[in-house]
Order: sequence, then structure tokens, then C-alpha cells
Amino acid sequence: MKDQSSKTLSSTQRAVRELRRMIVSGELAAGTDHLESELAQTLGMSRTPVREAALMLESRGLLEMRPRKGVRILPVSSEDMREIYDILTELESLAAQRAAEAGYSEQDLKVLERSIAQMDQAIETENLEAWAEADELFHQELVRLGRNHRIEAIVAMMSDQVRRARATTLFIRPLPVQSNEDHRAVLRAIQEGKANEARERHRQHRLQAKEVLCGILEKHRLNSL
Amino acid sequence: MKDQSSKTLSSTQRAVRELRRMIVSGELAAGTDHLESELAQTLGMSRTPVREAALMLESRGLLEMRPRKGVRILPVSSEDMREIYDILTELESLAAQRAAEAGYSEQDLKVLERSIAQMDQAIETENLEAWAEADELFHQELVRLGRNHRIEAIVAMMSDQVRRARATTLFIRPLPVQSNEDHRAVLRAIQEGKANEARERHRQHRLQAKEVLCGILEKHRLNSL
DNA sequence: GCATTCTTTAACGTATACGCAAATAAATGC
DNA sequence: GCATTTATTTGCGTATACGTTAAAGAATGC
Repeated sequence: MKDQSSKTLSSTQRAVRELRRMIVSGELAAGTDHLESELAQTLGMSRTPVREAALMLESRGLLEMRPRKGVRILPVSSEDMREIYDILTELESLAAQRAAEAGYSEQDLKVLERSIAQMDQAIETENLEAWAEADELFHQELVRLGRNHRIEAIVAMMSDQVRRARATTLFIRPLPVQSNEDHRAVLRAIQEGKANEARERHRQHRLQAKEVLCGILEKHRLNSL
Repeated sequence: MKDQSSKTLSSTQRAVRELRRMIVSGELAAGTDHLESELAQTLGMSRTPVREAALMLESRGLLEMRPRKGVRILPVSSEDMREIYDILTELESLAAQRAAEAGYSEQDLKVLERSIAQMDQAIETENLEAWAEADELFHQELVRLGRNHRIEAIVAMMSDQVRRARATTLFIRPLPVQSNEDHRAVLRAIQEGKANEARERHRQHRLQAKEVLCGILEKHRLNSL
């Protein structure tokens, strides 16, 4: 049994998790307004923990609290996407560099290897959801290996903000074949301790991903996801 | 009269500002605990807005809420300092690059110029507080010119976290003469539209600042500022 | 009809109330 | 005296209450 399920978590914590889930899944649609009292009723608790949760999610850039109008689920534009991908590019590249400098063993890099294998398989079977999940895992693990807690937090926050948009573009974009070659190259650089190569390779990988995704958004006029 | 003072701001907002001020100024010392009810009394309001403010400041990495122990003002270690400076290095360097790419006019870059002049003067008169203020202005303006709201927010947050530590090292570190040469070089690169040079120059500037400051912290065993 | 003022509603911001559980103090057993 | 159990306190988490005020609706004047 997991720590989470064994421990009784507070209403505020439940509200944060549940609202976050509803937002990133699109259950609470981008651009929609929701009164605190509505959300409280939905979650089966009073306004107090809902407000506290909303404040936290506001800090994470997922929603906005506006007096009398309720909380507004923030939509993501292609401009937002560019901002976010720029940040991810810089911080993840540094993580890749640091990971390469750390001299990790093959054992330490097992999760990275596994996620790449999963992506390979997902591409073969054209299972896009599985690919997205493995891709997320790769990037998350890469950042973890960079050993900077604040970067982990920031990247997680930015990833949450673009999750809906990513899910949408997933079925429009071409099969991410190039992407996995990049992942392999980054991993190889880390294995060989080539910090600068790991950094630059990942950098290029992210820059390209940005152009692909933002290109799709702009082409399809998807400016509020 | 300023907008802020004319507009009646909510208790929560007042609590955020006041608590933030007290934390970054050291009035609420690093590592100390404070009960919600105490803070509420100090600020002349009930626990509700204090709790809301504390949640927001917790998201900003300035404090930690622990049941029964009150809010704990988070101390900053040299390890934290390294994490933060690594982030500032990456994000500000990107901002410098973007600023150079934007093709700003001399007029647009006036604030940068002025802050550099202020730093020059501060160094001549050995007025360290004035130098720190101008330095803060330079970096803030640089990031603003990078035109990425999320980077602005993240940099502001990280700056808040290290503000106390910076203030401490300010009177220990050598006069930041090299620093201002760097600033000039970055500005020149931006003026000339040399994006890569602006980026790399600022990068080196920040990396060096990190080593200077962290070196001081480690040498003096200042591991909880 | 349209604009304007007044009324009403309702959502939020904040204070207050209260139960629970953790920490401390007191009491009991040995 | 020391360990262990039992009271007591206290701080938080959450529900609730309530005043304020912005927005919507009704009424009035022209």
C-alpha cells in the first residue's frame, strides 16, 4: 500500500490533487469559470479548503481567482507554449549537463533506458498515449538526475501547464521518430560523461519540439487550449 | 498617490506583502517558527488571511507550513544557493539572448544603461547597498527585456529566496568591479544584436557570481542564512 | 423606448467557532 | 526516582456565519 492511500490526507490536499487532475485532464475546460461554492459542493467539502487549494493552483499557473467571477481555468496560447518550452529547454538542458557530469552508473540510468525502449515500442505500435507517457517519464527522470529540486519543481509546474495542449497536438503531430533518436543521443552523452554534448543535444531536441508544437497550434489557430 | 495606496487591498494581499518584506529583510529570521495566531495578531487580522498568505509564500519557497509548529522561515544553504544561481544563470542568459534578438532601440535600453551607471558610481563611492540595488535593477530589467512573463516570475521568486544571503555576503565579498565590466559587455552585445554573445557573456557572469558567493558561504560556514 | 437610479441578489473576503489530534503536563504504578 | 499511562492544553484544519460590494434586475423619469 502506498504512503498516500494509507495516510489520511487533508481536505485541502485532496482539493489540490482533484482540481489539478480535473484541470490537466480537461474535465474543467480551459477558459471556463467555476464558483468556489460549486467546486466545494462537487468535492464534498466547505469553501475553505477549496479556496486554499485554488490559491496553490493559482501559484502553479493553472487557474486565476477573480472576485465574483469564480476561478477561471487558464487557457494556454501558442505564445504561452513558447514561453514554457523556452523555460523547459534551458532547465532540462542544464539537467542533462549535470547528469552527464555526475558520472552515473548504468544502473542509475536504467529508468532512462527503459523509457526510451517504451517509446520505441509505442512508436512501432503507433500507441500515442503510451509514447506520451514514456516521453514524460524520460524528461522527468532526466531532470531528477540533474539533482536540482527547484528545477524539478519548476519543470513539473510548466509540464502541468502544457499538458492539455500536448494531449491535443499529440494526435495531429507526425509520429515522433526523430524525437527518440534525440533521446538516445542524450542518454549516450550522459553515459560517456560528455556534459556539453548532453546539454546541446537536449537543447536542440527541445527547440525542435517547440517549433513542431507551436507550429501546429498556430497553423490550426489553436490559441486557447 | 500610488495605485497601491489609493486602492484598498485585501487583508490577504497585505499579509503577503508584509510577511514577504519581513522575511526577505530578516525581520523574521531564517529557521524561526511562528504560529499563525501570532502572525495574525502582529498583522492585526484573523488567521484566515494569514493562512492564505502563508500558503502563497510557501509556494514561493520562502516558508514552510508544519502542523502544530507554525510556519518556518526557510533558511538558505550554499547548496540552495547553487540550485538557485544555476536557474538564474540559465533563464537570465536566455533573456539576454532574446533581448539581443529583439533589436531594441537605445531608448529601450535606457534603464539598463542607467543601472550600469549607478553601479559604477556606487563602486567609486564604495556604497554597497546602492550597488546591490542597481544590480538588482539591471537583472530585473534584463529579464523584462527578454519578454517572457514566466521567466520574470521565476527569477523574481528565486531572487527573493537568496535576497537575505546576498545581503549578508555583500559586505564580505570583494568589490564587484569585474561584475560591471560583464554588465557592459552584455549591454553592448544586446545593442549590437549579437544574441549568442549576449547569452554567453551573461552566462559566464552568472557562473562566476555563483562561485564567488557560494565560495564565501562555504568558506565562512554560512549554511543557514 | 432608452437612460438612470434604486433595489435586490449573490459571491467573496474575513472573522469566528469548534472538533481533533499532537504535544505537553500530571498522575499513577512499580 | 523512573517509566508508563492518563489528563490537559493548544494549534491547526475546516465548517460556518456575516458584512461588503459588485453585478444583475426592477422601477422610475423623460
